[in-house]
Amino acid sequence: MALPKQSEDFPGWYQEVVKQAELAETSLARGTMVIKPYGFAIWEAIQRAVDDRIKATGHQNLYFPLFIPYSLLEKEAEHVEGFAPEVAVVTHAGGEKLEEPLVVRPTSETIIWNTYAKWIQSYRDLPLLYNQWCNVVRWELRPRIFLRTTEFLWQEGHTAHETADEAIAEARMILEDVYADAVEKVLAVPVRRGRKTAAERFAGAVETMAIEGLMRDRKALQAGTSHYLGQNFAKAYGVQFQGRGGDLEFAYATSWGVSTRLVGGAIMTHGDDKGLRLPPALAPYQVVIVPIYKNDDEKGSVVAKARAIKDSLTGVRVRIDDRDEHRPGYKFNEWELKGVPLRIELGPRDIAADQVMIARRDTGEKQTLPTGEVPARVPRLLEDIQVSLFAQASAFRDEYSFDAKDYGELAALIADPGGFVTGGWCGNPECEAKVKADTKATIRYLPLDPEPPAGECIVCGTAAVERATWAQAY
RNA sequence: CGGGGAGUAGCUCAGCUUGGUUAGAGCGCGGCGUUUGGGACGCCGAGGCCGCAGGUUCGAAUCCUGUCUCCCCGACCA
Repeated sequence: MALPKQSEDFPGWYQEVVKQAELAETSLARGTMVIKPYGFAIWEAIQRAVDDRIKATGHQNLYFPLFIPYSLLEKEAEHVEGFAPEVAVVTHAGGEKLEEPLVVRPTSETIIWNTYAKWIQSYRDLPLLYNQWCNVVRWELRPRIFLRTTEFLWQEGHTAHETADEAIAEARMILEDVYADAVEKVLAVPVRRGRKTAAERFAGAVETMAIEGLMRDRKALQAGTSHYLGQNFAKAYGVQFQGRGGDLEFAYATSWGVSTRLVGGAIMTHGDDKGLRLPPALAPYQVVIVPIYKNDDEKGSVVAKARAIKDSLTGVRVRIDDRDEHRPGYKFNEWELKGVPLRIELGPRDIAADQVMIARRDTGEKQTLPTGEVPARVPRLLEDIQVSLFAQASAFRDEYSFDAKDYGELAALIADPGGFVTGGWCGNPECEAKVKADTKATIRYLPLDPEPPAGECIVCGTAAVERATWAQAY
């Protein structure tokens, strides 16, 4: 029942809060999870936020199949190499061995670009701006519920363009206007936007960009990725079009995705020792009303009043907890565990005084409020909480973002207290690998826009080509 | 695939060393009653192939052999 303290056992806290708040549980096959209604409602809010923005930026949804012939995967060399180890393959079906094994999609570039070859003939067919919501499977060796599961839910956008510039602009627009915007505004999770190094790049991409959040255990979480794929997939799958000048050209590609991992990101960004703290925009219930009564007569009048208050809150997601089997104190703790932003306590004393007791989950503050002011004040309080959670998370992230002067300081900061540590980097993968070997930290991001050369590489002391930011990551 | 640990009630575990009544506790679950402004209490009750398969023995949750599964730590990852 009791939650481990974050400061003493963060992984234990995470695992327990997911279980006790009834977000999800692990299922029979290793690495798989059952997402329960309360957790799925959070995912649906994320989906809505992301889907609205995908549509608003001119994309359409469609659906590609779960199964992909194995031979198709093999056509893009880097891509196979990257994904082959974690791919699940169907070899038998219908009681027989299949002539050609089928891959369960780990991502859909291969089947999609194979199909785009049929859809793209002319520059007039471009751009193709498509997205799908689906499940994918990657055979993970170390699963962590929501953060790294064998099967997970996500969206994957796949666009085809006439020029490289257009594709690069698309990938960046998705990162900033769709992902960063949705994650910061709805999940209230502040993120750093950046480019990935070659070592961290998506298999088959020319450039990978990502948003990175900092969790309360000071480890980074990659919260979304957007890739510029160049002509790699067009060449592998023969996607050519006749250009404006009449020449045959290969199309330029992007792909981008966010997944159920974001649920874990929201939990680990805002949660405290009492449980979840959900930003109102994400919360399945924004307000819970706990009626307090001593007998059936009181219950009747208190619940009736609770319903009237609920009805007065149009556009607000309100839940009345009139369960008889638990007393109010139990319900307070349970809804705090589940992260409901606002709690209204309503008893005979309040009704007599024509007021309610209202408690904020983010700060723990409790105050009385005249009943008449509830419809006006509650939406404002919800906005406050949304802003406050983002501000708290931003302040935390900034408090644990450092500039390191030298390698010793970099290693020391990563070890304690942890967080984002920035320093010059020469661009050499060997220096990157050394940091990882010494500290377990990886380069989480490089600046989106090239910055002027910044002194020396913090690892080897030669001239730096850019500023890199390291952290231990999920 | 290496190193470590664990399989007994829905959950967390005790019992095993030294075999021997009807296999236990807490929580949870069901019924009844009293309660209800920060995790209530009493009484009654349901619930077990002791991971699985062999073996030793008059007798196995307990000893032996095999096997399967899960968890934690290292190499890959949204």
